[in-house]
Amino acid sequence: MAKTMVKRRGRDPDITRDRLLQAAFEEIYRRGFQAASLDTILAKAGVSKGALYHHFPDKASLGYAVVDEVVKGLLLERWGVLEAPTGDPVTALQRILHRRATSLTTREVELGCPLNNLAQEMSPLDQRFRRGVNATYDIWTAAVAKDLARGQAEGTVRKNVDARKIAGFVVASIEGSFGLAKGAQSGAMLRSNLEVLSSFLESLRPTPKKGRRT
Amino acid sequence: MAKTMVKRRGRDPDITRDRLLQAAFEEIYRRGFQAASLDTILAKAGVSKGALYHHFPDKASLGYAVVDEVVKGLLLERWGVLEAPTGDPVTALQRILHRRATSLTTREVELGCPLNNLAQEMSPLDQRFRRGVNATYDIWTAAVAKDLARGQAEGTVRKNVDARKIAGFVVASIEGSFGLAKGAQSGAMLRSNLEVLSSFLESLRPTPKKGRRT
DNA sequence: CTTGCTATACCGACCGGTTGGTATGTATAG
DNA sequence: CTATACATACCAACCGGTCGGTATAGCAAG
Repeated sequence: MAKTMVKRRGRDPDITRDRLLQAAFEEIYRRGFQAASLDTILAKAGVSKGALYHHFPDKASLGYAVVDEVVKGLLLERWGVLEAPTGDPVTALQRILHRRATSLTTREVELGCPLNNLAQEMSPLDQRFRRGVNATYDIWTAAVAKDLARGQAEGTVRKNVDARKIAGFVVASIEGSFGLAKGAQSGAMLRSNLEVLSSFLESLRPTPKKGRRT
Repeated sequence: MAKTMVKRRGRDPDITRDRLLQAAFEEIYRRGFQAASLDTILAKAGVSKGALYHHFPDKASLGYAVVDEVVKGLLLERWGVLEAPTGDPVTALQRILHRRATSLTTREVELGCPLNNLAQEMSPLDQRFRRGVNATYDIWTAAVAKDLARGQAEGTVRKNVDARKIAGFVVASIEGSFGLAKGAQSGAMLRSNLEVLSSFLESLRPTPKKGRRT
């Protein structure tokens, strides 16, 4: 109520902050965090330096905010972490993979996964970046693991595998696939890898024993 | 013959070049290419700026040389690409994975794969970097694919899979695993993922049919 | 409704430091 | 004597960050 007033003229701190975050995300996604220029971000956002340093104490903090408030949501949404789990997890995961594989943009293939980019660049250099990035990976992995464990309880996933280990591997394979495809600038390679991952998931289904009933 | 003379005093362009490449590799490995400082590299190498710009036309060319002459060899050696293929490929690959998993250093876990780092950072920004990095990935992938194909011909690998696609996925999974482990700063996570990959490879062995002979 | 005060939001010139790169000079090998 | 292999001083451009100042919103008093 208080913030959603009709005012659009002049100043609005929330909008300014949003513009900064969005512009920073774009620039960081393209050049990496360290190489991202504040002046470029400012120009893209149409915001002054004073405004930036009013909202954020320094460049690093702007980066943390981008991770927490932009990248995190983007990733969780794109990989269906926010959706309610339905049906058997193998099929569900395969559908997500297929959905991603068929909705790839050129930009996405060439620039890769924003979270992975930041993870690779900043993890060894800045603890807060590392923690922020990793927290998101944990949420993703945990969601997959939980889904697989549910499948094990419901009998749609083999029980002789470690759900958390599989989940970690799935996430690693996805990120690795994006990374390689980015280097090769090849959407076809990315799709191929996601297909192989999909067939790997298939192997997680329980093998129908001789005279058993489901 | 000509180069391995007894002289070590004063100048020796080959040694100077080597010191530059080595120092540049270290700095780039730690901070990334863009953030790598020439002055730091110079100090670490104990070489003057004039010497650097005598051997390389600019910073980018130094980077290309690091990829071609340092990183490439390191990677191919570490992943057994230079070794002659022996026995069945699945076992051979598993042995390499195990060897890598048990010889991980803290530094390697925290800084990740040098080639992958450069691939992620530079691919969208510099075509020559991209090509150089990718050429190495191609060699690696092709070697794995060839090995798997040989296994298919010899009957140690299932024939209903695409050797090249599998090879690409293997490489992507490995690099992804290193990337995630780097973010998590966890050697255990890396080992876990390599184990899962190993079990995936196991599934590539031919399933013994009823009354068949080998 | 007007006035006056204050906290917030924002502006843009400027700063010291670092960057990759260059120009000039010199020592050495052949 | 010449070409190679350095060394050093220097430069403009750019970096993140600061700082003094200003415009505006919100509120309280009259």
